[in-house]
Amino acid sequence: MGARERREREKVERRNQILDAARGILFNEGMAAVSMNQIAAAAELSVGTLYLYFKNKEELFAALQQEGLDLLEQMMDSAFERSQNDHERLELMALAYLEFSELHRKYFDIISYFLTSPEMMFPQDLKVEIDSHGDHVLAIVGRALAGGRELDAEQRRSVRRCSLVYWSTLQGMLMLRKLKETMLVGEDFEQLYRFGCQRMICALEKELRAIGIEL
Amino acid sequence: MGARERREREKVERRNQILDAARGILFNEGMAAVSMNQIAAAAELSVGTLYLYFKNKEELFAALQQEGLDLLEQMMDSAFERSQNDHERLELMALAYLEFSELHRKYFDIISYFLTSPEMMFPQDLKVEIDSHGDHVLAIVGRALAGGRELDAEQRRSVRRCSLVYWSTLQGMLMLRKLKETMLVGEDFEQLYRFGCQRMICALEKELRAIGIEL
Amino acid sequence: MGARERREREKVERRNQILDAARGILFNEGMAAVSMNQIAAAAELSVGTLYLYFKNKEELFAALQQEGLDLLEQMMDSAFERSQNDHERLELMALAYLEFSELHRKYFDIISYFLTSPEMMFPQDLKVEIDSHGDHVLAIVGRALAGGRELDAEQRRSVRRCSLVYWSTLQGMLMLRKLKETMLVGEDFEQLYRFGCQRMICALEKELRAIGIEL
Amino acid sequence: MGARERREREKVERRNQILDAARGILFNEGMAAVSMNQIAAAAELSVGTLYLYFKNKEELFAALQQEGLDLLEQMMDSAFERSQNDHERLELMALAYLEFSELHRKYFDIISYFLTSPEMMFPQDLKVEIDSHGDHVLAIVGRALAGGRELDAEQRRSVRRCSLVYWSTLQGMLMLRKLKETMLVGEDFEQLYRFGCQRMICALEKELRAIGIEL
DNA sequence: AATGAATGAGGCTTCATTCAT
DNA sequence: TATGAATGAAGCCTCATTCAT
Repeated sequence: MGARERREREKVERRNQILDAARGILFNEGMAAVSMNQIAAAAELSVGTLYLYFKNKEELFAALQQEGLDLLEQMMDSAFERSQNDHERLELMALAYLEFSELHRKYFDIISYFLTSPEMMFPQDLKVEIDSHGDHVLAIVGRALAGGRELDAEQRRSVRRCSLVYWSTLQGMLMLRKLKETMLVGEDFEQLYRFGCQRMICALEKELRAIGIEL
Repeated sequence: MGARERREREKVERRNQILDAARGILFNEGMAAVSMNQIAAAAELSVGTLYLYFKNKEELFAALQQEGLDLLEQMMDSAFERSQNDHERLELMALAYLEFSELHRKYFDIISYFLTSPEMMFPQDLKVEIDSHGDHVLAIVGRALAGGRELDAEQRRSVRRCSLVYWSTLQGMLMLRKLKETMLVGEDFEQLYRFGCQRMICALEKELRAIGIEL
Repeated sequence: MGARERREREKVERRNQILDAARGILFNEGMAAVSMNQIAAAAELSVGTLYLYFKNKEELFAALQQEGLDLLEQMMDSAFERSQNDHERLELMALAYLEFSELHRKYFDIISYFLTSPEMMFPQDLKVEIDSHGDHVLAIVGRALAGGRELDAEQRRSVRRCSLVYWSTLQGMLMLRKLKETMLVGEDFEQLYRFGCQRMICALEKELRAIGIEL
Repeated sequence: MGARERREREKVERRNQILDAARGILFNEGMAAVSMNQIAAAAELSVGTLYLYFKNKEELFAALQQEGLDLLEQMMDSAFERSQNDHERLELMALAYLEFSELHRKYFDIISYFLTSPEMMFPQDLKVEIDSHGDHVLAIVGRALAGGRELDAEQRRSVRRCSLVYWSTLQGMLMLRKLKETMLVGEDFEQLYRFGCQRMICALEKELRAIGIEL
């Protein structure tokens, strides 16, 4: 019987309806403006219903962050596919992250926010869930670094570390943009970003070469 | 007459009394717990008094951030002095930042928080004030990169950019620690951090060498 | 099903419960004493609930003013019905306003207050709402002046203007009472009021006669 | 010795300095914005000093109201002098009040405010003081009505009452202006005002004629 | 499954006034 | 006479969450 399926489908729809509303407010009015009541109103649902689909506000936000990470993953994946060689791959990825941070600024903000904000510590289970999405992103970086080669355990560890370093460099530099109008006055941000990425890419290339991965 | 001076001194003390209280709560209970009422209670002052010393909550928080930046500046300065050569200097600085982020975790959190949080946007004048403190930190990095040499305008620009890149790399990697229990499982964070710094140092050294600055 | 209806009814009741409380405080303790917290306490509701029924303090006050205007409307209507002829009608109305200002002094105060107070400016939409109630009152005056006749457009305009003038005269004189103990010492206020009304009635009668309305 | 005189003079100056500041804020930012601290700041004096010159906020405001009444008195006086005959005199006075309410809107607001606001009841002594200023204004109206004649006691009483009625009519009508954008839409306020005044003048003329005062 | 009224603590900020200097 | 730091109650309003329906 289709009733069950329909029920299932409606549930997913409802959930999206809520996320749509939350995203809408978040993007239009900023983080501080997002209250459960507002989301409910925007979603044309009752407050109570929100709590049927999300245990609390945190979970709802976490879902948004996951959306963001998924979006980022897509963009990086596409950058991965578009590129001709390993070196370019890494560069295009950096640019993809830059583009993401510009095009989907709010998503980037959410990601950064949860990465920094000391109190918005998700409960353990949520963190795991979120980080699995983060892992996907990292995995792409790793694939770019590995360049399709078969790796032994040692090499995989190295690649993993390089991925982490690379990603955090990007993240750190993108956060600089907040200072565009003060500490960065007189600098071309994009140029600076590209410069930093390239330096790091070179450094990591050397590193990888040392363990037998030639990009 | 000393009356006037005493008054002045007391005013400074009172201000510190408030900041002490705010810091205390912030460090014990986390960012979300810091409310003006709480601070007043902790400082054993009336709420109104707080507003004699800080125009609003934002300014109070900004003062805390400046404290943090100043503390960081000291630690980096000390690292600067302790080190034997340019290369070591940069490494010790990275370690100083790491140490700062461990020893003065909350201060690090504040700095990161304000660097990321999209809503806690300070009004322009405050930002300028804060960033002047950030500039101090950056200047130390710059001095380490310049290695005491006289620089021409072109070189100064390069050094400035390298400082920015170096600092943001450190910042980005330190923020990784948040993921220690998820994405970083199985990694030794400190080792990873050192690794990343060194890679970036090498890269920047090469860069500087290209413009005639030999570390 | 009655559940929905009951809900609706309860909502109206709750709203009245709040207005009752507000009115009570207003009448017992004066305008300055009416705070949202006080109202909530008096209504035995939580503050938050108040905001479910009134967007803010202004709207709540506006509702009170409307109550007042409605009450006044009733009293004037009744005066209208009680009177034998057009001339008496206008006089009884003036007396009705006087009586209103004595019997429901606080309501009169509210009306006057919002009519004068430069800051308690309601937002446009509220003003319109309020004034529609004021229009009712004015319409009664207009009916009294028209004396049941069919009027052409020109006459209607004239009647409207006379109504406005008449009403504002009454209002102006009633406000005099505030000066009872200073500038009005030695005067019989009611007599003075009646005197003023009559003078104005005569004047307006003549005016209306000139445009073919014979009272 | 002049020291005493100088002291006296300075005292008056200081007082004016305070009133200037208060007036300035009142006019620029509206009634609600005037706080003692603000006044002190604007006057470049300390808060404490304000309380040396005015017992409390009420007294300070009362002084402003008196200023307003004095200003009004001047304007009406000038209207009085300018006019050719008794009838015109009364009309010019009404226009003077209208002009006052437009030119010195804030003063008009203060006057109206204190005339209406139920809580801003001045303590008895202040009221007397204020009303003596009001009496001046009323006296001018009275003089206009009397037309320079010698009056017996009975006539004086009548004139006094007519003055009160006339003034309150003006006041009542001027307050209408608040409704300009709602209940008065489509009306020319000034025309309406003139119309009302003239009607009242005619009515009062007849009244005065009855007691032997021919305007 | 869905509703939505109710909660009430807590948020930030202002203010008239006092009083020790 | 003048100062101005200090008070602290009170102001308005928001919010995540619950629970009876």
